[in-house]
Amino acid sequence: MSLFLSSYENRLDTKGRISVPASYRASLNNDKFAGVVLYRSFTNKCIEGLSMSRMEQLAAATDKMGVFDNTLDDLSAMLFADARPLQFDVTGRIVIPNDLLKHAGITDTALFVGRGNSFQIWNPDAFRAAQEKSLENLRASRPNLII
Amino acid sequence: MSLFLSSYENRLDTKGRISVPASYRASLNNDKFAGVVLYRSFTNKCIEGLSMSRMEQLAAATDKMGVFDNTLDDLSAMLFADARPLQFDVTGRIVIPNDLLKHAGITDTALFVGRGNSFQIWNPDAFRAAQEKSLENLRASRPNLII
DNA sequence: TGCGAAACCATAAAATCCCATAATTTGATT
DNA sequence: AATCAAATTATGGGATTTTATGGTTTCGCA
Repeated sequence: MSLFLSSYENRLDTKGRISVPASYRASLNNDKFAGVVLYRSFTNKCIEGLSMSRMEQLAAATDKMGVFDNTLDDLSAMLFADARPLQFDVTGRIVIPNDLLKHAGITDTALFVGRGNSFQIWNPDAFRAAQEKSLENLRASRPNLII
Repeated sequence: MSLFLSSYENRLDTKGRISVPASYRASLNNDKFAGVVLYRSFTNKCIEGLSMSRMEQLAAATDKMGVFDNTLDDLSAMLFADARPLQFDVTGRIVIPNDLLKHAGITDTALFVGRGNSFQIWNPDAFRAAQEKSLENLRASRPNLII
């Protein structure tokens, strides 16, 4: 599986469609399902994105663990219930469900942010603000690390 | 797609028919049996749903284990006795048996909840309450994991 | 012949397909 | 390094198909 790297700012059209960055699509196109899996981030005002094959890995893992580990079961249950599988159209676009857009505060422009094995979708301004804040936190807690 | 993901709220009509979400039907339509297998959840006030092929997989697994594990044997026996195979009509609807509806407290609206390799059917309000509760449990047991 | 179940038909809203075009990247050649 | 051609990518909008839902008719059978 290749990685999700770099950031891309794309626009939503009047129908709510948005192009998934071409370089991401390479990581997302497996033979079974050409598309993404999105869900509300539990921790940030953004959308999390995964490949379907990663989702299947999770299902296989919880299948084995679930019987013994209730916490994991609850957690994965929540994830599956929340996960939105979205197939690409011919040109590589998806329609992000309204509640996800609302949660992330996205209206007409969205920022795809690579995170290695996953990615996030942000309101561009919100992302920059969050970035700034986490930089501050870093400076506060580890003054020698940065600058 | 082979996984049951996301959640869908559908209505029962006057005859008790309800559409199984289209994305679930893809996972349920194998050549042998176009439909679902439902049974009362042992742990929650909801209905559990599986594909017929998953049911067969389960049968194969308990076949091997049953001889050595009485609890598992009892459990699977109960499951098979309780299980209801329900075929789709042309438009992808089923009629959920009354005792199952009663057990889940479903009257006019039902929530299909993806669970990866299976799914559940809930009274929408009951589900939200249960979800809130399991979120509390998660927070209590793993405060760093979520929020 | 009467009743419940199943098959059949209809429709509005939503999702998807299809084609077109603008913008961007790649790469090829000088 | 510069320029232009070719391929890829992002975006736009109309046409078509699915989907969820409702109603009507037919069938099996007691």
